[in-house]
Amino acid sequence: MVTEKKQQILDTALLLFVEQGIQATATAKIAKQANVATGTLFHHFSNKQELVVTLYRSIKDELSQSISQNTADNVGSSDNQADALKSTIESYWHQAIEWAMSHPLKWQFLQQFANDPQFKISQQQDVMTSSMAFLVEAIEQGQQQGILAPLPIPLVLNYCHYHYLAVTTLFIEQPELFQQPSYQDGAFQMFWQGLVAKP
Amino acid sequence: MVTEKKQQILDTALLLFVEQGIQATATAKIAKQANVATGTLFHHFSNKQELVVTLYRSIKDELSQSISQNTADNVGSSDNQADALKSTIESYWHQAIEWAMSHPLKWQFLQQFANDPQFKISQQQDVMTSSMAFLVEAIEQGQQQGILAPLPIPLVLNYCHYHYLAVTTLFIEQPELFQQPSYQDGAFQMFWQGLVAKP
Amino acid sequence: MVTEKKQQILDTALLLFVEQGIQATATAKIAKQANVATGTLFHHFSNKQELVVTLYRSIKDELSQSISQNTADNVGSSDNQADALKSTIESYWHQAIEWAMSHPLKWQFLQQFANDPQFKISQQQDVMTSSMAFLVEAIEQGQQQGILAPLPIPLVLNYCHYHYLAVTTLFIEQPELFQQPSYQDGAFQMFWQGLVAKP
Amino acid sequence: MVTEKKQQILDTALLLFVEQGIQATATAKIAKQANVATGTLFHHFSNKQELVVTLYRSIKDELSQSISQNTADNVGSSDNQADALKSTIESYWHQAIEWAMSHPLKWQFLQQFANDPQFKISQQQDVMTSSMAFLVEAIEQGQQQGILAPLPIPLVLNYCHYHYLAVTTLFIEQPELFQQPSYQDGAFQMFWQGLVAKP
DNA sequence: CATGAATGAGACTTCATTCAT
DNA sequence: CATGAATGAAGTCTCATTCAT
Repeated sequence: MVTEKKQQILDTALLLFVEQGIQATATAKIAKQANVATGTLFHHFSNKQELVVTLYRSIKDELSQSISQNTADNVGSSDNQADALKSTIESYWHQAIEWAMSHPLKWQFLQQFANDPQFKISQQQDVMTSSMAFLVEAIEQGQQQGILAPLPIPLVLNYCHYHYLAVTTLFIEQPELFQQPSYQDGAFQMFWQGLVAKP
Repeated sequence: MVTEKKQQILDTALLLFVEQGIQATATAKIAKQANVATGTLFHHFSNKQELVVTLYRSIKDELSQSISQNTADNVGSSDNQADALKSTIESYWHQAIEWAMSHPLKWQFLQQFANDPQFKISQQQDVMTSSMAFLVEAIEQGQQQGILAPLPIPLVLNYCHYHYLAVTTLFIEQPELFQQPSYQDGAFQMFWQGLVAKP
Repeated sequence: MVTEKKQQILDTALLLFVEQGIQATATAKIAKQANVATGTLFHHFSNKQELVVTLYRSIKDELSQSISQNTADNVGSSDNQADALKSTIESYWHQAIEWAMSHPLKWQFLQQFANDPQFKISQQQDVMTSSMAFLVEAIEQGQQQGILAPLPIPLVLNYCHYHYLAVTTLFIEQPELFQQPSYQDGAFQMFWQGLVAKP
Repeated sequence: MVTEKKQQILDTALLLFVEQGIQATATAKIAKQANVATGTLFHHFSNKQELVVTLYRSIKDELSQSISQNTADNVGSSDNQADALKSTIESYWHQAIEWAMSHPLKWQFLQQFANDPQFKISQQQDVMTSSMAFLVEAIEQGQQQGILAPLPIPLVLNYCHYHYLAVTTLFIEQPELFQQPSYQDGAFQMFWQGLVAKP
């Protein structure tokens, strides 16, 4: 459905936005580097803003799909309730990190978009939180079962979101750390320890 | 040492940058709202960039000083080593949150600056990490004593940084939560649980 | 190939540059007087400097062509070697003076450009010298035949260049002198006497 | 009479004007490099223009004096009228060249001033011509005696002026040529040949 | 669908000059 | 005499967007 040229524009925009920032990237430059005329860009997107938002939406959707799809089956069902929950959440966790590491440009764009004052939406409505309804369920369930600490949900979600940011940022900046088990496992361990109820 | 007008410019810049974003704020607007001629701004700062960086540095320094000064005495010395460390770190923690809550504009500017691609410096060299040498010491000591989990320092610092961001972002967006003990205490509890060694 | 508007800009620029000087002419004024938007000027020339240099090159080329074309046939072939050389050089000479007198604006711009410190290139690489390869040949030949004084070529070229400037400057400032044979002939006579070998 | 600071300003202005051009040199830069406050410059010169013109006048006077003083005695008085005139003019000639070579900065500034459209005065009123009343006398006398070609005085003066420019420009650009007798002597020979009456 | 010349508001920056100290 | 912070008009250049082809 999407024209070839339109896709070229989106791809180039992603690249340049991440390299130079959204505001600092001129539409003319995007068009030029995409081997397309200036007018063509505005033929497909009535605004620069529309281009940005379209790009954002497509990436956000891709991320949501990627996570929900790939974790559907993995949901572990151990004998122990606690272990089952932990493996479920760990599955989500790894899936999310995996996506970030295999799409670093898209991940960075998501970050930039979330922080751009022109598009600034409350962090509460951001991708990471909004597209993780399933996570909310898992957490609420865990709290009721006494496995997770009985803290306010917004606080916990916030914790999840930023912990995710912390880890992906670190790994994308220094990909070599991503390979070391001490980092991967340690990251989840810290995350999980923060969530669980004290004995 | 700093002229009155220069300070007016810095104050106004802080306000406008946070309201509209750094790039989106015209130097002419800053000058006008600071009741100063355009030329005056460039008399004190040769660049818009220099203005931004100067503002950043001054705020960063203020934050560093605020934390290191106010926590010097508070360092608890309980009988129990673990409790002593916990109270030390909690003291830093509260001090940092406190500063953010009483200087929300400055805190937001720090965030914007850190995320602006034009000024993007590796997150590793950012305020939160660079100005917290004392925190590194406390953590290393805690790990040697077996109180904290023996995880790589960069990972732990990253965890601290983002956890701090998580909490302050939440509290600044919704200040009413800052008043509720369940949030304040819960936030530190999650943070601390993530750090400590498993029994 | 050159758009209509682009040519309007070049024409207007030539006029204003000569009237007010290159530096003193604002790009906005050029655009306005050329009935073109500011942006249009920068659409065709990425810089003010590029506009200036483009104008320079086009005029320089025009001059070179004008001289080399129109003198090709005229080359006299008298019985006497000396007379032949003199008539050849006189042909160049008149052609060059003629061009200056019929394109006074362009000629003045060439002068301004050569003297503008911002564009200052060594006089040795200037139009008058660089585009007159044929003149060099004629002079070298004349020296070998003993018709012209055996002086260093760079010195002789310099002499030619400035003598040309002297005459055109005088004639353009006071065009009525250009009509008087005593001036036209006298000018060439002085020039020629300076070149020839003493008996 | 002239304050030390005032002289510093003039000296620095000369240097910067020649390096970067008159228009392109900001008054603030002159003041700074002269170790003087911005205001001080305008304390001594009400205008930038006045500074420029003052500098011009002082240099022009210096040149006039230098030539008229040093040639007073040299005026040769040979038996032969023609030889006497030649040696007189040659004396002026060498004196003028000498001055240019020993004050290249001042000489270049004179050139720049003469060519700056903002100060543009007809070339006829320029230093080289105006300050050489004695030269006019010598030439008129030479023509009456039949030694020099009977050409219009304005044309001859123009010839002198530009020939002088030709030689000094060449020598200042390539000072090594100034040392070679073939250049120095040749230059005067061409000049003189252009002036004399054909036998 | 695609093109790219054209637009003009507005951004950043420079600079001669003033004036209170 | 000397200072340098302050001024604001003016200059160069950018850029999202339009429109005739």
